Amino acid sequence: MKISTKGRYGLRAMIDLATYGTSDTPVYLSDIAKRQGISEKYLEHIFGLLHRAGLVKALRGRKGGYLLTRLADTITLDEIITVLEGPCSLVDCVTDATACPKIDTCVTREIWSMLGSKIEEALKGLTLASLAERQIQKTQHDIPMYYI
Amino acid sequence: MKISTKGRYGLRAMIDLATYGTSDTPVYLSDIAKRQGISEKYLEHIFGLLHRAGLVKALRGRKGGYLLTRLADTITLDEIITVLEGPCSLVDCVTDATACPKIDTCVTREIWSMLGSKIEEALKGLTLASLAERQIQKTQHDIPMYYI
DNA sequence: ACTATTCCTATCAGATTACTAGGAGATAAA
DNA sequence: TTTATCTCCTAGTAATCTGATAGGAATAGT
Repeated sequence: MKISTKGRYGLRAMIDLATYGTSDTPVYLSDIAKRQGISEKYLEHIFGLLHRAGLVKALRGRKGGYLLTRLADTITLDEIITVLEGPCSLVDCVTDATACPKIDTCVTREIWSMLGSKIEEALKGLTLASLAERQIQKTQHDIPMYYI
Repeated sequence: MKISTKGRYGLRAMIDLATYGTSDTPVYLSDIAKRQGISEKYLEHIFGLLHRAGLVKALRGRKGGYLLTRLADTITLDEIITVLEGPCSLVDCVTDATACPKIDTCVTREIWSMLGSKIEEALKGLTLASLAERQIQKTQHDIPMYYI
């Protein structure tokens, strides 16, 4: 039950984009990669996912780059993580009723379902803007989590 | 972010053990495997983990089998899942401070840490006994016709 | 002794992960 | 128009993880 690099790198890249990009000036993928210490080629692949999911806009050619399609305070972490890690269902039978024949009598399915909902709910309550803001504050002074 | 078969099978096996075993009569691994529709050989491996973690006792030889080391209402799901899936930390840097140099300024780490704690908290609030109980109630509503 | 059980190690095919390589297409600046 | 940067796309690949399977040793009741 681990988050892969796709999810970890992707989230950091999105925060980077929210921090360094504006609504009209795109950010180079190479700059994000450098700042975040991620392989450029690999990050390219991750941005492919984010792009196809409609979370970022891409401008090709010279002076191109990426920018957010929406304002950072309307993008939740749930959207980002779902794109990069798949739906928050911890087991397939929660989203796919045909995955197991014992669906209506299985008590573990209820547990996984409940747990998945909790994660989803927590992620829906966090916006990209709040993280970017906190990241800026954090690099200045170290503020405890509960001030978010 | 998925639970593997080790976690899924293992939890179901523990519920089975809590349901069919008593404090002195062990349950055959083969019976659990049959009831739960799991490969016997694979389940053997899973019980190895549970055994080494001290969650189940093993009786070798004829009339042997497995039983819980403690009462089912003192065993939380958190213990079981931790043994089978590893600690609930979604990323390594939460438990291992040397995993990343940006630890004290990284805002995503706080998110993963918070999320992991939520999962852990939820799993700690559920006992094996409560699940076994619920499983029994759930199957009673679904008794085949020929038993009436 | 015989049989039924747990226990242990080793093996293995297939899937996934985390990249890397190379080039095609787009666009602004020269 | 050419060139220098950019994104975009497909393919490949080594390492690791998953989900088993195989065979036999240890143990204990009959």
